[in-house]
Amino acid sequence: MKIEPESCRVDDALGILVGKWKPLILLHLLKNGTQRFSELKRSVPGITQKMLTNQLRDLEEEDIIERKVYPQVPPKVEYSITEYGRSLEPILNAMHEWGTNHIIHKREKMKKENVGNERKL
Amino acid sequence: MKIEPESCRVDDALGILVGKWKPLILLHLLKNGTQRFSELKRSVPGITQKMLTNQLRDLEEEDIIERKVYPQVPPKVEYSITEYGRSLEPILNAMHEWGTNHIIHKREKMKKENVGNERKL
DNA sequence: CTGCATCCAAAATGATACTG
DNA sequence: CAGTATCATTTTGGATGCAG
Repeated sequence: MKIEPESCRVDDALGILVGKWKPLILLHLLKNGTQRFSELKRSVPGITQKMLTNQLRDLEEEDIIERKVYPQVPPKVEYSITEYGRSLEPILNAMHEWGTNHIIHKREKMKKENVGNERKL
Repeated sequence: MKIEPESCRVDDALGILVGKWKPLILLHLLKNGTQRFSELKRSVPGITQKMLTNQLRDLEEEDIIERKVYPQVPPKVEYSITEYGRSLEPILNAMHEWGTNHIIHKREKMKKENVGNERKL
């Protein structure tokens, strides 16, 4: 399927992944399976409760993750990747791979630029 | 290569693509090859000069596109995808495909939910 | 334990005028 | 033609307190 600018759906996919914590949240759920809210919070250092809730809601809205509430006290809520959500895994892997290589690419590029600058001195 | 949360590079790739206009700009350059600033501006309806400049600078910074200035009056500046930048194409295609399917998925989901709601009446 | 509400700061985007 | 500069607006993220 060729992309035409008039009917580009890249942004639709991008929108799902964009958010400071979404990739990490998805990764933890993919790697560790079902997790409670508090487990996720511990798994993603630095995230606030508000942001975790927000990002989980976003992902739930798009049917990427599932939220299961146990009606008990104290509350218990479990999150997991949906079957459909797993279809994102290849893209996440591709981006991780590309990103890993990109870091190398940038380092190489900077090296060359530095050599160039030295020659100018 | 398996992604570990501690060494996730998805955000590095994501950062390149994120920006309201970047996917469209990349698509136009991939599809039409080298383009002048004004051609790009026409190709991306609604974008302002400022945003076009910003996003082009971002992409150039990451070595995804190349900027060639012709020192003449009036000025002429051409943009094109770098060889390295083309390595993003598979990811863009995958996201476009996923996004296209996601739109269908959401429509199906809404249909089901509506049926469910009708039953509740 | 889970999560909502409020208030605030920072970043991204947009409108507009100006320049070589 | 291809920008830059400035200011306004919108969006996103963060801190904190409260509640079932």
